[in-house]
Amino acid sequence: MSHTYEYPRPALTVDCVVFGMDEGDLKVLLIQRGLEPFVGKWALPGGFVRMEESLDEAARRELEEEAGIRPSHMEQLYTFGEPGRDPRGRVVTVAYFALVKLSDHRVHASTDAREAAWFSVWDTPKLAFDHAEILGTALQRLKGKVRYQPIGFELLPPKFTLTQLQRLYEIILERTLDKRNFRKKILSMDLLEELDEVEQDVSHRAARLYRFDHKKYKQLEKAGFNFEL
Amino acid sequence: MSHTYEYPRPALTVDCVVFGMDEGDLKVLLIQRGLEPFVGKWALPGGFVRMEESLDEAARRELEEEAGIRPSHMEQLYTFGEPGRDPRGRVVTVAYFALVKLSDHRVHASTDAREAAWFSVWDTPKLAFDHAEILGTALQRLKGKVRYQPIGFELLPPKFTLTQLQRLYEIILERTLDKRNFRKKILSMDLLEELDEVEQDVSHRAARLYRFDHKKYKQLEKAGFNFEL
DNA sequence: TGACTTGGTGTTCGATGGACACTATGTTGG
DNA sequence: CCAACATAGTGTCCATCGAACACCAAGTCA
Repeated sequence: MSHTYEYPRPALTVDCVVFGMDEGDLKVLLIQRGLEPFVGKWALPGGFVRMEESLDEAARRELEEEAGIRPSHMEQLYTFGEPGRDPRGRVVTVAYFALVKLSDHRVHASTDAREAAWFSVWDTPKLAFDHAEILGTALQRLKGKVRYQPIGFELLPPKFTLTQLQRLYEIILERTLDKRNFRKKILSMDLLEELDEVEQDVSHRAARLYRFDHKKYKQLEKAGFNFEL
Repeated sequence: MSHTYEYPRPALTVDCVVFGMDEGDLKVLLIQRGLEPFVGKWALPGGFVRMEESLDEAARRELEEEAGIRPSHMEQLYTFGEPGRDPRGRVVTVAYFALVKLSDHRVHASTDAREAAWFSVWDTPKLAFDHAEILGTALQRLKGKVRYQPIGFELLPPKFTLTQLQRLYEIILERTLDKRNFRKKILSMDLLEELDEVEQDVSHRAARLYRFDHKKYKQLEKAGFNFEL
């Protein structure tokens, strides 16, 4: 069955930039393409938007289908619609930005027929379409947003050490932070729950574990509090 | 002539939220619809994206066509694609956010057949489609961005007084600012050129005029300077 | 010329951000 | 068991910034 319109229409897709943090490395999820164009090339996961689903739903569905992933944070990033960006014709893509806890997703490397894999964001293969530009935009967004919203926690396991948290910020912001100042600041916000547990299986003094208190954050946010680091 | 595709496609439009500042009131440009659906209702200017133009181009074209306006600042805002947002069927719209100097655009009220007019953003008529939501998103964006990027100047005439500038910020941020602190801060950035001119036609002491120095801002920006108010 | 209207100007104080170094605790290997 | 190692954890000082705050100056108008 085919569909006919009075005027030509661009095709509409979603593409997702999914970030994960892997022990000192910021990773992005890529899919090896199984179809033309760019067969065999790596690309962002994504696909066509269906008529009955919202854009957000489309993005979630594609991630689930192509990589078995359900991100803990997802937001719309930007819409890319340059006429020449897809060799098949006019394709406009709504890009999404997502964060996952890699601890939840290490297993599923390739659920679908296509290969899915995590790459260091600083060292990706050449990407299909304009996906390198989309990735760049997503990195900018991550860098800009991580300081004003507590989204960094979505990249860590539920229980984490302050050093892990600091490393995360250092990696994303691409600069070193002072340990004492960092701890002072983050603890003074009163958003971290100090647990009665410490790291396991480390060959040195174990660090205390903390948990991010989502509830408390929502409360403080309503009261006009602004996260800032 | 008609166009046929194997799979159904949403229609793609752009819609523009254009802000202007009118002596103590923040205005938004609206168009009275001449066609179904929502004939006679007010809506954001916008229309269908053509196959050979980029999204940005489409937004600029529609503004030019429907209101004879060429904004001094324009950026993509957000893409709205809920399946039910347009009664004609699936229509996805890429919303844009634009600022104009009303001093340049007071004349053209209705270039096209349709009526175009400026409304106070705090007191608009009921809008067609989900345009009220889009306007709300644009207002949030304006509020958030005006503090970190010198876009407020795009709403003022090229020469302005410090009081005008302060009023602008007060209106957008919806709070009063301290005169001395405001002036200290903005002047210390060294982005305003103090002119040898004063206001005309006021029935009290005339205020000095200033001009925003775009060149200097670009330089400072490259050097790592961050505008913040 | 006096009343009115808006323009224009500095200081103080508390809070915040950045620089900076040492002791504590647990592990490992000889 | 103890010495070496690795990372955890902690406080002070100073410069800067933001917030609060009030009066004189200049021009207009009746």
